[in-house]
Amino acid sequence: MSRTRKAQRQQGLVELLASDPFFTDQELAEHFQVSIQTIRLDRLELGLPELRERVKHVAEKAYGRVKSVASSDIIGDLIEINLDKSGISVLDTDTSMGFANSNVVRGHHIFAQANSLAVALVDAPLALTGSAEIRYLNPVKTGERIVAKAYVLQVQGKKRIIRVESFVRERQVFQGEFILFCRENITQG
Amino acid sequence: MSRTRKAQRQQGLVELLASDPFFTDQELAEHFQVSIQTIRLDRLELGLPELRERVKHVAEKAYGRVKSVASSDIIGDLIEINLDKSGISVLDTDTSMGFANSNVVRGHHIFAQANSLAVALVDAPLALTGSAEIRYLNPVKTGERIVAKAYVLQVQGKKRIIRVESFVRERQVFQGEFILFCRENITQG
DNA sequence: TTCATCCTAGTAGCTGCTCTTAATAGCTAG
DNA sequence: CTAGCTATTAAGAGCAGCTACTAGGATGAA
Repeated sequence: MSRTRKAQRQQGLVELLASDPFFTDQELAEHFQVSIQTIRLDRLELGLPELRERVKHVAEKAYGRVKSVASSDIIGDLIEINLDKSGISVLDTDTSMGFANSNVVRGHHIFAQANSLAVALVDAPLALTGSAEIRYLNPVKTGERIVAKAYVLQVQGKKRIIRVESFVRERQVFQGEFILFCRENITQG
Repeated sequence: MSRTRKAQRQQGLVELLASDPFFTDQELAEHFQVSIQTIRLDRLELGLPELRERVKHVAEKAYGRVKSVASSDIIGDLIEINLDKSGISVLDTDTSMGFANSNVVRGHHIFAQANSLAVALVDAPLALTGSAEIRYLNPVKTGERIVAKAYVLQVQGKKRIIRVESFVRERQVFQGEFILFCRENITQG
């Protein structure tokens, strides 16, 4: 009974905030007939940000502040690079990279960091991604710092196979294997 | 002289906040090289609301317009959606999405469009990408319009398998298979 | 000199949180 | 029956970004 109640309330909470982000914890507590603490626990479990963050996110979107995906060549900061061997980049996430109604970072930002690190690793004027197999292992919350490590596994002429693993502290959040091609035999970057 | 300074500052303040409402008093004080108190007096005299109120107003305005679909979470424009079935989105690329030294669109933009379309397809308040297998089939040049088509292949409880194919005119440029999870069993979005 | 204006400073209090620790009730498996 | 678990509530410290108020120093004009 009680686990049903909790699950129902949490689902209701997600839907309610998705439909209207302007509720305070106080109002939510009254709506669901529980204490403020319970609402805060729920938000914590569900990764739902506080009122001010939700409002800010809506406003930032309206203002076009949200980065769809940054336009610089490298997403994140390159802190180490060994051309055709290995490299590390760091990406500090922020609320603009999360979903509107939760503080979980959207996957394509994590992908973008990994992909651009892989591309940067290749010792060629132009490298393009041919294909990739990726896996998201753990959610990343906005504000967390993602460290991506990349290793070149194989070099075959114009083709490179690169493995990227991304971490938040000790927790692995992403892994991917990218197949890149250099120069003219373009597929995509 | 000093009345000029004050008048100038206040005019600058109004203009600055009109162009970007996201400054704190602290930041404004630094910008105008005065104390926080002066900024607060200025805001008081000019009837300018505090940061949180400004942000809230922007959010409330924006909220009236968008609402129905959380479509601004989508990279590209959603032009058709059939929840849990299929959807189409369009992304107009521009030079900011290309590599610095070539007019080829960077892969993560294409991925972002496909990924966010897949997420939007799922009929749940929160869906996250678990893994994906993707392939870049042809390069996209900056300025080209990418049309992404997505189909839900499988629904298994909280799991969805979604196929996305992206085209520039008749030319297919991308394909991907995404495995998404709804709500709690979070991996990544 | 005196006075008003401008600016700075400090304090108290507010809202809506976060983070931490702890206590309580109810259920469940050994 | 008891130990351990989950769900809930509570209490306290602290924070950001304010409002509102009081007070004092600096500057320029009369």
